[in-house]
Amino acid sequence: MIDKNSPIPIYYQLEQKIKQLIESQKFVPGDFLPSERELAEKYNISRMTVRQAINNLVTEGLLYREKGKGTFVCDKKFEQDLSGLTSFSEEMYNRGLTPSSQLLNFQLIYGIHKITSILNIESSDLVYEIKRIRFANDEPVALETTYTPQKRIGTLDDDNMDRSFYEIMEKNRNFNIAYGEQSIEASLANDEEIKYLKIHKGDPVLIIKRTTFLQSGKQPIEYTKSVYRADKYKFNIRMPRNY
Amino acid sequence: MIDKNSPIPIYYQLEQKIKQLIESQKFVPGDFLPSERELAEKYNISRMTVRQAINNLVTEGLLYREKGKGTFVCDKKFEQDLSGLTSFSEEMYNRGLTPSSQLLNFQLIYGIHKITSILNIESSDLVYEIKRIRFANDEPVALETTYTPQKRIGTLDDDNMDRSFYEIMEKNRNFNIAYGEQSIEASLANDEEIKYLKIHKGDPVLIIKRTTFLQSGKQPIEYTKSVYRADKYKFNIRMPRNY
DNA sequence: CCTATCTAGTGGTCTAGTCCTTTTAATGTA
DNA sequence: TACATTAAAAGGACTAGACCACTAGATAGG
Repeated sequence: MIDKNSPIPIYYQLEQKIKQLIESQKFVPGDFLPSERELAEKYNISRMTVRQAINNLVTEGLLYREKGKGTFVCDKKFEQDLSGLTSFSEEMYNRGLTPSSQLLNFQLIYGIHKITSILNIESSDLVYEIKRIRFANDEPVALETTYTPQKRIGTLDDDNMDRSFYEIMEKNRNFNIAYGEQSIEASLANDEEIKYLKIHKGDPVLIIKRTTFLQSGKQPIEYTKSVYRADKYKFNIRMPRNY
Repeated sequence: MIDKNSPIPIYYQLEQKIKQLIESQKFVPGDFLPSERELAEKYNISRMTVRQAINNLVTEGLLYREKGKGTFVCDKKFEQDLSGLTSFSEEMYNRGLTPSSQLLNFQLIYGIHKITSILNIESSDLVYEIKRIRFANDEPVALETTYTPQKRIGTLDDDNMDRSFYEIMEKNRNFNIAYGEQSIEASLANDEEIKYLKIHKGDPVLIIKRTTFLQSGKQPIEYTKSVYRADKYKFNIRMPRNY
């Protein structure tokens, strides 16, 4: 069972044991584990040691706790590869997937320094903040927050936000998108991302920050921060050699 | 300082305190924190409570521990421009950093299906496999594995592998690199990456897979898989709109 | 001068408790 | 019946120790 004299730490032995039980379907997702006190007594070890083992599995995303209730088994990840680097909606259509959105937040804000400096506007200028969950075939793949200045984009409604933002800009407003500047980094999901993307603590995410510029002048028309599920997203880029 | 009667947990108060000290540059990256025992004595709390605070900051990627040495502050990210196809060495020079490499593996292989199909060669063709740790100012930032077919690149030595691969191709061989295809994805580090990049279990990494093509024809000249530390690396891309 | 050993200090692991808050269900009461 | 109270059980926070393994620098011996 558990060898207290082994050089392998007890908490690690317990971690492996619980992992095995999950893999062999002894513990089904949603099921709860024996309580920390039970496990401690059963294996004749300290509760703190049990907690260390469970903590690690929580960080790995296999388990989660609920105070007063117990410790539960998370359910499995599913995998799917996507690619591309244009607008989300376009890219999804190109791949034969159905894009959709859920609007979380749509409001006019102002005075946020980080945003006003990126968009190169006055701190008193009104900015639309649009936060959406992006779905591909009804599966959440990204959490997207867009900032666009009202004085450049005009008036927006909150009821056509499930359409492509680029489409709105190009077809409806006749804007010409010139280029975009993007940065890509990887991180671990925060609590909000975990919640909306239905992922787990410790899961990696890709963070893409994009500023889009119009042909007419060098004024940015929008700034978007997108957080993608790393298990579902992958970016492909083809680029020429610069000399 | 730390309010033991506050409803806010002590470990959380300590976390915030350490974060502040890092942000206000009281702790410089690379610096080590007071030892766990010192912190415990200073704030008159248990060492286990100190450990809980530090554990969380380690998970967040702000700190890392080294057994027998101490707890240290992580440093900020490097950035790489992906708007053109540049090599690691070039990119580091552009940023005023000193690139270096440590050769882990240099050998001729053949018959690996994944490689032969990417490079579009026969399964009997010999391929150089070059695995290197990449350093910027003596800090490991990436683990890179390059595959290049002998029949296209010619004979390579294992003693000039600390130089730029592109430099070898372009200056010494007079090859003309036309373009590259890259994919970017995020994942969690595996054991090998943890070991060589000096990172920790559960840390995110960026994986860039690149195939480089020559001007002469559409034959790939090399395929490289690079695994970057997500805490130190960030990619920037500027791209035109595709219609 | 070099090497082996010692030692102080670090994080790693572990114990056996205590007291707290939250959840849930059983119990009691109007 | 409906609602308040209570108690058991869960995880959360915390303590004051213990011993281990590893690191690095000081020290002693050849």
